[in-house]
Amino acid sequence: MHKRENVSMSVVRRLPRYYRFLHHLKVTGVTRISSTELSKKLGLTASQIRQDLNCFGGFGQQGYGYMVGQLCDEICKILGLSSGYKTILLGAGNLGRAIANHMSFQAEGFQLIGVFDNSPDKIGTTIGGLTVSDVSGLEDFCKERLPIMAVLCVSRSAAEQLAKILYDLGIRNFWNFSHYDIYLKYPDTTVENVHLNDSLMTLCYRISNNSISAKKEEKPEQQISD
Amino acid sequence: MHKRENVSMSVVRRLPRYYRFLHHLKVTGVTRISSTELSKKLGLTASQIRQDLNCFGGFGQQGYGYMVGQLCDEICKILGLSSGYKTILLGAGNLGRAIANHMSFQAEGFQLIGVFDNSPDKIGTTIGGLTVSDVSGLEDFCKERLPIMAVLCVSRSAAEQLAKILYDLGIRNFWNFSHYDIYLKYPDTTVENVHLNDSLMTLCYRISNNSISAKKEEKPEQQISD
DNA sequence: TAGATTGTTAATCGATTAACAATC
DNA sequence: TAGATTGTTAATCGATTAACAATC
Repeated sequence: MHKRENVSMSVVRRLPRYYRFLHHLKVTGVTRISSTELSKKLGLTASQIRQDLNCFGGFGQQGYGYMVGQLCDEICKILGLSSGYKTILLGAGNLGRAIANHMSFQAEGFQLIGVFDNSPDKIGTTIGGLTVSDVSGLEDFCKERLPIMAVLCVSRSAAEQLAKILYDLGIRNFWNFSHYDIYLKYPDTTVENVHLNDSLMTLCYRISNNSISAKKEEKPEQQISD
Repeated sequence: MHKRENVSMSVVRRLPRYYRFLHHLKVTGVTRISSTELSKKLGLTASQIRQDLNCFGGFGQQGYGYMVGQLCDEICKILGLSSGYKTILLGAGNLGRAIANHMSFQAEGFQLIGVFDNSPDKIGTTIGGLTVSDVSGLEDFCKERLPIMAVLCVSRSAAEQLAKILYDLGIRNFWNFSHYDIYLKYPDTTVENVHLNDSLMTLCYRISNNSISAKKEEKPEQQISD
């Protein structure tokens, strides 16, 4: 694992797909794969795959290809999937519940250690194996447990308030499902936004303007389950 | 509204943000805005905004800027947000519930007309104002009501089975939250994938490799609530 | 009119693809 | 060895940014 500098987000966003696909192959018992085979299954070019992987190191062998297990492990390391970053989730609505379950059964580098809400309906219920706490206990909790990441499954206005509190408590990483733009206010944070509305509106555009051009622009976003 | 050919996905994916932001301005009572002002608020260049908008028409006035209300309406039309495409949702788990509520209060071009699940726990419950039906009634329902879009909030294997059924029933548009790759099998479909796992793994990478380069690559993805 | 800001063309930048020497 | 496939450099393509004439 050499280089690792100036890796563009275009490359980084393809890594999870590589990982997932390789993991699937590994489980299936495939031990070896060439960039060409991989490219066909992923709908990318072999060239791109080799370029991408070589941002991180030379994991293949000329004339042979890549060892599936080894490459999968390398990407796992690159992504930092065994980091177990301590994480809290704010907002125990349907989305929060879905995310909490999702995160608990997908060991993807994070460890959910607390869930908070301000609604009496939700406080005390269990989600993702954790009891929902009153948001009034957030500060003490953070000072004691020192989470480094927060998932925001709350409204825009709640997100705005919470971002300030969490930032002041030292949290710099956010998985943000709200419309509030954390990054604008706090440029030294790492924010991954999930904008469901945008995705849906984009789909609406694509359906409404169902021209060949619109369709062919979109790369097939292939996925393999893990 | 002229041109509308060869509009790249890069442009299309920015439209929802423009729309949301302009809508917010409109509500706030702002009537006029220049590309420069807009660019500052969105973290884009003025040039890019003008380029993007001019894919669809010349909506501005030299020396003046853009009329917020008019531009907002135009983008609304471009996106097709009043289409009310008849939509069904498959999978009434937490994610399905969250999505159903989301879609019902966001009039974003779709009209949810049915929700299906195969679990006796869920059948008969209400989500997003609709009663969850047994998936055994899916075929009859589709033949009668003719939905054109399906939201898949189910597991990979269920998605694989359902995609076939839905495709055979004539559905060609999917909002896909599963890992199953519909587009690979059915290339004449329009699929918008939401890959929560990928998003989370990308965040894990960014935290693990928290270099300046990794951070600056990512454009601030600013959002404004609507 | 003068100032401002668009629409659009040209220049730059970055990402993808092609090609091929290195080498297993 | 011969065949295959990588790692990497060069060429191409597309998207973003800069510049400026048009014009409100």
